[in-house]
Amino acid sequence: MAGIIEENPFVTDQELTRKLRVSIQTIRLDRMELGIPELRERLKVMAEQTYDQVRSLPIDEVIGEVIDLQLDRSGISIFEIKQEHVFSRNHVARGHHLFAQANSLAIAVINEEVALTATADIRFVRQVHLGEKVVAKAYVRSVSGERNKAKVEVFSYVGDDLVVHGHFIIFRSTSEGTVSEGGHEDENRH
Amino acid sequence: MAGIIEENPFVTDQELTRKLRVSIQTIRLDRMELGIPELRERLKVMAEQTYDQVRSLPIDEVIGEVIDLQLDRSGISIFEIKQEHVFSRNHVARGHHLFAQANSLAIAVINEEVALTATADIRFVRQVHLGEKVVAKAYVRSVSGERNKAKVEVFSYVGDDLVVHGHFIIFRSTSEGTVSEGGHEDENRH
DNA sequence: ACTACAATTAGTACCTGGTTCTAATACGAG
DNA sequence: CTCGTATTAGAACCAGGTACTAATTGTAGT
Repeated sequence: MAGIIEENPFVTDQELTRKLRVSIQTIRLDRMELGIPELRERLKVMAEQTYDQVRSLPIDEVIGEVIDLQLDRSGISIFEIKQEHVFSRNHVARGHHLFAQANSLAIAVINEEVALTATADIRFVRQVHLGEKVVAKAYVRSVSGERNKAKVEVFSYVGDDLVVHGHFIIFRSTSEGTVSEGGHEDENRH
Repeated sequence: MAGIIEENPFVTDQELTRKLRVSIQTIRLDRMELGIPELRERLKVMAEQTYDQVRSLPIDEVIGEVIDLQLDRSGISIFEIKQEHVFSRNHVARGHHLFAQANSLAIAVINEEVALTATADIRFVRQVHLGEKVVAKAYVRSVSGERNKAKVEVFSYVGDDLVVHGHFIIFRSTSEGTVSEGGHEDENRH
């Protein structure tokens, strides 16, 4: 039963009686047993998720969890590879998620209201698999005030293994025009 | 009233009577008038949104829609920048989505059972905004059979404007070991 | 002041999708 | 056959409504 509800959380107890050919009381007893809340409660929880998501969208503007940040110096973030980040056929992480973590961290580490990625140079050293935790370390290598750009180097590890190595050039200006990729108001400045 | 509900969609008619100091019938008449559904309906709609989001995740194993593909030669994909792809504060596309489109296309264009990104070199030429359609064009520049790797160059445009330019090195082998990023069974080979 | 009309409020019946509780029935093991 | 568990039935109750009818209040026009 848990499977059916998981697959279609919108199912009512009534509908379950028809699928499982048991009485509605059995459905409800089992649901109690399994700790599965009633339909409305399920909907409410899902609704709260979307609502939180919408409200907290700025939070995942950084992909991965930033656990250390020294502005204009270095930063560390952790990103766990889950089902939604891998190719289904071989459970290997899709490159753009690893890129996203590194890119987000490179932007977060820059001490500026709006920071934009200008170029990125990424080397995928080895595959990352489902369930692995990727620790990305970013180091600001140079900050050239006149030209408003910073070079950031990022190393991503799984345990001791280097999995990704990247160089980013980040524009620090708030001006629009020649560079791409969004600005960023980060979590570390309040 | 519409404002209160918009701000807190989880409010019941009862709670509204207390906030607006009118009877519950007035609340309900007004809600009818404004075409605002009852609490449970609102929750259900929100729940369906989250559910759709989760369900459609596997679909984007190739980011963007591939509209032309000549294996080992070139490919074109289109990717529309939607709300979920941009920074909320300035509506500029997050870099990793543009990367993802280019990377996906670079892999798709390789005529191999499993293709993996080894390195990527990306330049973000200009910002891409909400609602813009990004057309990525990939060209296979070299295919060195002995070393099992291919160089792919990708140009992404919005209209006539070049927005992203990237060089990818893709491993064509099925062997594991030194390269990262998942294999890929693409839509074009069945 | 009286009337007409809209807005507001009250009240009742009914609905869905449940919970909670008590009680009856079926079913298999010892 | 009896004990214990699983299943089913049934009734009362609840939240958060819809749908409908009717009374009350307010207010503007003449």
